[in-house]
Amino acid sequence: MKESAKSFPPLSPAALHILLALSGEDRHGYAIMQDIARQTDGKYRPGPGTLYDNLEKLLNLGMIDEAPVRKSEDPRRRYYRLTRLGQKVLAEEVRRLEAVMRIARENLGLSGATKAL
Amino acid sequence: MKESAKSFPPLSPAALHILLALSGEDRHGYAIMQDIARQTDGKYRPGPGTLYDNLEKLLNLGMIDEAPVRKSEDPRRRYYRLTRLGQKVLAEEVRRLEAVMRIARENLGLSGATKAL
DNA sequence: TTTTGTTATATCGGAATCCGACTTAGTTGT
DNA sequence: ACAACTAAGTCGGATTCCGATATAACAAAA
Repeated sequence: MKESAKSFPPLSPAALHILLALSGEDRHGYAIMQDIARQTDGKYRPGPGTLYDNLEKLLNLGMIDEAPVRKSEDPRRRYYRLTRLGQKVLAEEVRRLEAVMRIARENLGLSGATKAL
Repeated sequence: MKESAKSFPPLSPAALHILLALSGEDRHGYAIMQDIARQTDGKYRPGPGTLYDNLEKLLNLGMIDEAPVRKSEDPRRRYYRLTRLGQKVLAEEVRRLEAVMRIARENLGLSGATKAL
């Protein structure tokens, strides 16, 4: 396995949002769910099944890591953090999506930020 | 179907790229595959299985439509086009993703090469 | 203290999706 | 006739999605 962060298939919406939630700060599972809902203004609310399937997959791929437990906090919490690989993959995906957004804008004729129906 | 384009779950990468390919002009299946490869610089190459599963799904959801056959062209070709619903959903998804990109940029500290002004 | 509500992790299994190998066949060029 | 490319489509195993459900610690009120 020579996983050099190159040419991963596109991230699924769930994986993208999880990495994104962790790009701000280390978070535990429950907080990730809340953060995704917050980031998408409640439009996307993955359930626990999706969350843990994806956490396991991202752990196996080495994109995230378990972060040390914080004392004086609820001991149930299990924190996750982005690895360097995870940061790289996320950054690449963001760049890729921005190129896609540019094409979409041209084709759809959307402009700046001023379109409200 | 009373789905009014509101609060669809996020589009899968495949569905997003298919809608995007059709947002430029009507295309037949084979051309869609080529266009996705072109748009992503060869980074994403969905196979026929993914393509036709998604075309069927998008047809059922009313996001795309079959376009009339063009005479004087290869008669095997079956063209698809975006419906108004498809345009709306795609435009919404683009806006949603752009909000996500903004957050990602902040969190990752990527230099903003994307200036539309 | 008991109860209620929230936080938090985790599993299960059916449904949906992904995806390449394969099939069939028309078109083009030699 | 042949080969290469174009084009649509099928198939089935693997993967992913995702809500219902389970379990339990914590918080605050009753």
